[in-house]
Amino acid sequence: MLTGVTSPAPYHHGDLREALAAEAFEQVRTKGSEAVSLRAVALAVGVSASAAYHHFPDKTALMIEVGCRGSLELDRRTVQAAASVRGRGKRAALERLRACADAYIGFARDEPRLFRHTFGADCMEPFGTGDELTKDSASYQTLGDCLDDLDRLALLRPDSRDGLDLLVWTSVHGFASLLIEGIVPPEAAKPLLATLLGVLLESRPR
Amino acid sequence: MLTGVTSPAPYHHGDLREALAAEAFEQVRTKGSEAVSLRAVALAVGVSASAAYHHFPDKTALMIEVGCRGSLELDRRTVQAAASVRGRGKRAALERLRACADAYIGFARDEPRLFRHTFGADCMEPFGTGDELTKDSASYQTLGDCLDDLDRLALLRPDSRDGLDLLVWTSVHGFASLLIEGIVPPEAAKPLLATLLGVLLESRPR
DNA sequence: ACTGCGATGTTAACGCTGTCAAGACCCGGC
DNA sequence: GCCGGGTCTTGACAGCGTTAACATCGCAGT
Repeated sequence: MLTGVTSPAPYHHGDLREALAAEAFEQVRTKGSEAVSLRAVALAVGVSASAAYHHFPDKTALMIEVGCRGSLELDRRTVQAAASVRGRGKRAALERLRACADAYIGFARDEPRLFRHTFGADCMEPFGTGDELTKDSASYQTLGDCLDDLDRLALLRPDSRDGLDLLVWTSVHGFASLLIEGIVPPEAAKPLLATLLGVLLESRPR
Repeated sequence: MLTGVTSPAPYHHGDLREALAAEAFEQVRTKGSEAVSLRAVALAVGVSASAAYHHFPDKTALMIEVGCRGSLELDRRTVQAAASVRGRGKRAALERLRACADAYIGFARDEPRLFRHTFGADCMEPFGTGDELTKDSASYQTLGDCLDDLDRLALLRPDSRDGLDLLVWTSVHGFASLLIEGIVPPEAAKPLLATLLGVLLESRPR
């Protein structure tokens, strides 16, 4: 038993703030944000409910922290998906955009409760009108890069580049939103992306 | 005082179920679904909390009823917006689609809390995988009609009709969703619709 | 090295919530 | 005329977020 060496347990708890956030994240991911109570999170971490108030002003702040982590996870997935498609050719550019959108939708499919919470009321309202969040998010940046590549390769319809970022994003995000509520089936993702690409490109893909 | 004549007050309350649903609808619309309590709704109607359980199995059922009414209101707005644009010409067909989308987004802008609740977790999960709701909704039907008109008038790119319903819907719904969370600004609606139409049509509009 | 202080944790309590069981009320049908 | 069933009330329960008062721990300053 060398726990004394490996884990010095430096403080009362170590890093309670992190532990609470991680546990809350996990509970939101598995049970949905509505079903998560501050007391249950604190209990799971092995601490009394009111201890949380030394690290978060209220429950909403804890949930916002969870939302931020969800947002980061979404960014991570989309950026990695885009980066995983190598090459500078037309084929690669097309595939990169598709992979990007797939990752976004895949996140919603795999973690619907987390996705719902991440884009839910509590998480977003605090940030003013929010243009910052929009343009600053790595997902949005990556999407823009993909479209720039397509444009550079003259795959897009001429002079149609403006506004495509928003169009693609809303479409993908809208599909993801409808997907997690069961309003559209998961199988509809592929045709949707096909239609989207078909409509963006100068000539039919493939 | 001829209240005895004008309002027979046929029952204990009259129609408590309707009164509860209407009050809940109003409270969700103004305060957001998270801030609505069954007790407060019952109290506002002038009845004890447990009286509600004779008309709804639980709070969720009441909230689902509110969601259905929100859905109907959205349908009403889009259908009416489409119907208000008369004419069979190309211009009218274009304007009809735009009015349709505008109404959808306008609903989200005017009643964000109601919109959020209507497409929220509690309201939609009960309906299985939900293809029924999709195709049966008047909004979706109207959107399809608009696109059919555009296709009939040969305004769309050739052989591109397939899947456009879903594309337009996801795009408009996605924009509305991002709008109510403050992630995109309301002014972005017009450019978004311009981009969308530009990408759908064979030649540039106007 | 001791002390005091602030950060971190505890328990206890408040008012609120959704929900249920038991009883009171009141109308329509025998 | 009465009685049965649908309607509503009161009362209670456990659980929630949040606060106040108190305990504990370890670092900073002398």
